[in-house]
Amino acid sequence: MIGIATIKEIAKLAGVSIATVSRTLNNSPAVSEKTKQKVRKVIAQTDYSPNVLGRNLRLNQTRTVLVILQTLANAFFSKVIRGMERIANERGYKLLICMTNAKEESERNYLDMLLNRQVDGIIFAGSFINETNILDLEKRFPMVTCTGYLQHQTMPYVSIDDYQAAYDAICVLLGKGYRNIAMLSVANGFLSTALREKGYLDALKDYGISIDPSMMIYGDYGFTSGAAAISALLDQGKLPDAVFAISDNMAAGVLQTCLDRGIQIPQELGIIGFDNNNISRYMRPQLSTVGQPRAELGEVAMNLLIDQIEGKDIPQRKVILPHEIILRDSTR
Amino acid sequence: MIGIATIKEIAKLAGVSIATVSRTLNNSPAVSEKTKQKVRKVIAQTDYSPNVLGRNLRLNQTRTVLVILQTLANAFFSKVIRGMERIANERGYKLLICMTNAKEESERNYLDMLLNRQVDGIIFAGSFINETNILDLEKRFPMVTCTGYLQHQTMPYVSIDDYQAAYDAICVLLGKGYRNIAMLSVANGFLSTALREKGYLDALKDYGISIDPSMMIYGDYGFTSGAAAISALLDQGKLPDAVFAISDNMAAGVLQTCLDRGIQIPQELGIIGFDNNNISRYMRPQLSTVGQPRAELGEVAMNLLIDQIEGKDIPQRKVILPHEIILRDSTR
DNA sequence: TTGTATGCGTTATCAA
DNA sequence: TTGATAACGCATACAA
Repeated sequence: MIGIATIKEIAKLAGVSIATVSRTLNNSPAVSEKTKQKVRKVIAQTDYSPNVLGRNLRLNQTRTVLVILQTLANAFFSKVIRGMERIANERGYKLLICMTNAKEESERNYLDMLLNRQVDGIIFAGSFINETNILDLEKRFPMVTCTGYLQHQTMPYVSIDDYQAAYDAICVLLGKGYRNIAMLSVANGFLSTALREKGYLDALKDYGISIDPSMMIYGDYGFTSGAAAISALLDQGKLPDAVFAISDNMAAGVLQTCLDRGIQIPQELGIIGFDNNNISRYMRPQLSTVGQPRAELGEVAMNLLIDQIEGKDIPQRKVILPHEIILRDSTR
Repeated sequence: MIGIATIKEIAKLAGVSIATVSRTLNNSPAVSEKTKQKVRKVIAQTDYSPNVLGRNLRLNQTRTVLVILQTLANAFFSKVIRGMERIANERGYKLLICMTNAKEESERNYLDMLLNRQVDGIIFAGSFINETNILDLEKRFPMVTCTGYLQHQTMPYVSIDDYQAAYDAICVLLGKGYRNIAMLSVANGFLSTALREKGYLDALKDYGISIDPSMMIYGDYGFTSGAAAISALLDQGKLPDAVFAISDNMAAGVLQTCLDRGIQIPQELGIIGFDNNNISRYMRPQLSTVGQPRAELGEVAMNLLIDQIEGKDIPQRKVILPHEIILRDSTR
């Protein structure tokens, strides 16, 4: 009853060979129903559960996939992961999550799980840290990036068109009459960030507005950093008439800071965020934002990964999903 | 260079036995420095990485622990998990996270990783679903609950004193002159919830205030549910002069709904939340709340777990950490 | 339909 | 100091 038996003990108790027990466990048709019953009875009595380590070692697969996150604190990814989980369940895989806290050593550590065949594949949710590690691994193991990717990576990815999303957001602001638009970005070197910055610059340029470099400010995706960045700008006596932030949290920081300083939103300052996180609906006025199809991003990523694991053809290795400009009350 | 070698191939290349390679890998003193160098050179050249499956099978351990979460969407746990991770790293364990979405089947699924010896131990962050499963397992495997627990569980846990925390929060409100205090709870059957409700009731009773059952309202920890619950109450024509919510998200929902309806916070209605999540500082007015030592909760839980795994004595199996009443602007 | 025996990649015991 | 070899728990080719 207590203590975990092995296949050997079950075999002895049931009076059959371990091969027969193994076949029963895998429901092989090559075992008579009678024998199966006998074995199953013993299994039930003894509360036996097969050691997956042994099985994995033998089969060289785990039916487990790992999602690597930089931080759990980003609400954006919780819905993405829900999408991944749905597909993983459907296709018979377990989903494990780990976080690196943006530490390279930690990333390397979890990457090892792939080398060690503790998981069958990995999805990067967001960007990764050490490019060389990954570019080496991606040739040999099933890997997918979801939402962040490198310029020359060969592994499949799924993302929105970050350039176009930013371009569209700025066009909306321009269309509403805002002319002196600041961008609140993150100095992280991610391609997605670079693309959003380029979208911002190109939209202004295409509209014939000259770029003021001091209007490009930086945070770390967080509320506090957004608040600090806009404060610094205002303290310099510079007042843009709109801010495009690449995360809703930063946009919310801008919003509260401006309200605290008595700046009217959206009359004096328009704000548009990114991600359509919950916080964008909690704020007053509610934040306009750029929405991403979060669940679908996760679903596509997981399907790409499992297809790879199972050796299926992946015709479409680079998937771009549509974004959405969501207008609420922080833009006039 | 490409393809993952095995210990056998390394042995052949280095011209030694697999035993020597294994010893080198584990840095055994019983290998001459010269031989070690030779083996290490081959390992470096071939980019070999030991198969952990084989090692785990042999050692019957994984040096990996699993944290079971109901949802990733709860910001509260992200800091708790940071604490866990710190300790896990320190003590040489990998930390994996999974989520059940409150589905029993999914919980069972991940619990199996323990039976299958894919992980050495499990921490429940928050409450679990199927008690009988767990009460059976906790006798045989290293397990710890962090923040949620059952009345008669034998496995170690770490938590704040939910009863006292709620009692204290209500006393603060009473001290500020609020008399008609509603409680916004969750109908989930968790012991932590029951204790918070009892704390609320006892504090009122001890103060000589009679209980109005209609002032006990329910949500699901989320912002929207808090907004809906207070709306329903107000629509009935009932206006409490304070609300004690057992999550900051619900408290924030109450706050915004009341502001939208033109109710003055904190003059007409005081609000106190629970958890000291980021959102409590993002709102205006900022939310008063009950703070928990999140990182420490995670650290203690992880230490309890690893002590168990390593067969160390655990003198203190039930750890209660101090809470903190944080007063901001949503209470007068 | 069942059993025997081998191997998956390690570590550890025992000899040499 | 090193090597041969037996486990660890399982799945499967081959024999019976």
